[in-house]
Amino acid sequence: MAPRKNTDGLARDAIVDRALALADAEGIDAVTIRRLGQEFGVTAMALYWHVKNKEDLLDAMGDDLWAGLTVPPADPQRPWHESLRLVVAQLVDALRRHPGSLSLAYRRVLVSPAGLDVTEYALGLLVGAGFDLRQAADLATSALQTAIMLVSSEPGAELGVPEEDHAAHLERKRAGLLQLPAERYPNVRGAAEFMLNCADPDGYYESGVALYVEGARAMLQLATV
Amino acid sequence: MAPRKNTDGLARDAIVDRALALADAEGIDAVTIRRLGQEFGVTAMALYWHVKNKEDLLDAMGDDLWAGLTVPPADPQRPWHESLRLVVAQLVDALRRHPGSLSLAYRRVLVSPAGLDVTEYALGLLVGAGFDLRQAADLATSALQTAIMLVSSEPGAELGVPEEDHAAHLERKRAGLLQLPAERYPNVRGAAEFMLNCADPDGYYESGVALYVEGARAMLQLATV
DNA sequence: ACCTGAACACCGTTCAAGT
DNA sequence: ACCTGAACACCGTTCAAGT
Repeated sequence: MAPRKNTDGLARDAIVDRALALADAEGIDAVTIRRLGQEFGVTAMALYWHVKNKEDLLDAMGDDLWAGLTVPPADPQRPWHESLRLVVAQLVDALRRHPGSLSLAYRRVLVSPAGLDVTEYALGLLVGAGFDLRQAADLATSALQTAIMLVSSEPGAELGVPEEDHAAHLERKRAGLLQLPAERYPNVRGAAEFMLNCADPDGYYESGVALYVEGARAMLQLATV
Repeated sequence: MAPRKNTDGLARDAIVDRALALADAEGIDAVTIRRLGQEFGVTAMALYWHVKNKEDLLDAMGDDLWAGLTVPPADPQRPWHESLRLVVAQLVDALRRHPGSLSLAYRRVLVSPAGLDVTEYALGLLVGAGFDLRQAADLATSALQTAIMLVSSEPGAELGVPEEDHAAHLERKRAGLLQLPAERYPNVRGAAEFMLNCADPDGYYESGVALYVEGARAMLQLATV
């Protein structure tokens, strides 16, 4: 509810947008009140007119992240696990758009309007499938965390490391793995390339989401038997 | 490999221990070179003799976290999914001991000796079960991330929020949820208590781990059919 | 309504200097 | 070998003052 009438000067939305872009480009630590002021050609203190403090800015960034999510329309024809798969996939897509701000997503789920909408949708889905409310709550939380974890641990992502050091950082890790004794770490050595580099991101996300959904289906079997 | 001969003065291990304790008590942001010096009754610069820089300190904290993990001895009698369940449960236990340093765990898995050992063990398990190396790599990563996510999103945990503000913070969130319109958010309102407070942590972790393991079993079915 | 200057209490880090 | 003092370039934030 901060004022944002000034159209040619600073604007809250513009600040939040820039902060998100900055986080994606250089990591969340690069998002600094002073740095943002610099980017807008203005003193750091100017930002405090549009933003209560840094925490308020980070919250707003988290809310914007959630706002990018479109909940698929409910369709009673679709099996529940298929709908569940769709929401989690949507979630993944929304998060992939702002990898630098992933850490802000979790604490705003139950606060931001868009976050509440997805949560309500997911809970409804799970309760409709036969879970009780506590199980549904746990599973909905897991759905969100699954999406966050998939994006933040996409092989080769190395979030937080500035773009430029990226290649060198990976190379160092690769070198470390390849000099491990082959007798003791045969599997780590064999799987090294898969853990360091994601050749097929879409496939990676697809099977990550499937792992969750199939787990949920199995849990329903166990719960209702 | 930093020197640590001085037994009565500072010591690298003592610094890392203190840093971990500090992170658990007041959050990772409270871990500061200057603050640590203060705790040891020494100037901030003194720490630089025992620690290369802050990144080095954080890495060491991450390694200590992994060192707390004991890999269960391989037992060919046990079904693979049971062994998998045990490792992930061990992982969860290790992480729960240092909730403040969770964020450091991921980047040290493939570097710290203990992290490499678990990874090798998990990969061996999965390959033995019938997954190919790429699937095993993805699943092992997911196992780790599942453990991290379960701990970091234990309802009511509110990591990063200082101990004292904890209750107030939760109360504020609860109030926010309960004033939502009941027609539009029936499930969120109904599940609010479950999402804000973990009445049964052991049950929570058990079913969280089960969700992952059952997912993995289902994936094996899909892969080998 | 919107922005600046000066100031304060914090960071991490370097480097010469002490013992 | 181990620690300190002084200094530098950064933070977030407040508050009086400008337009």
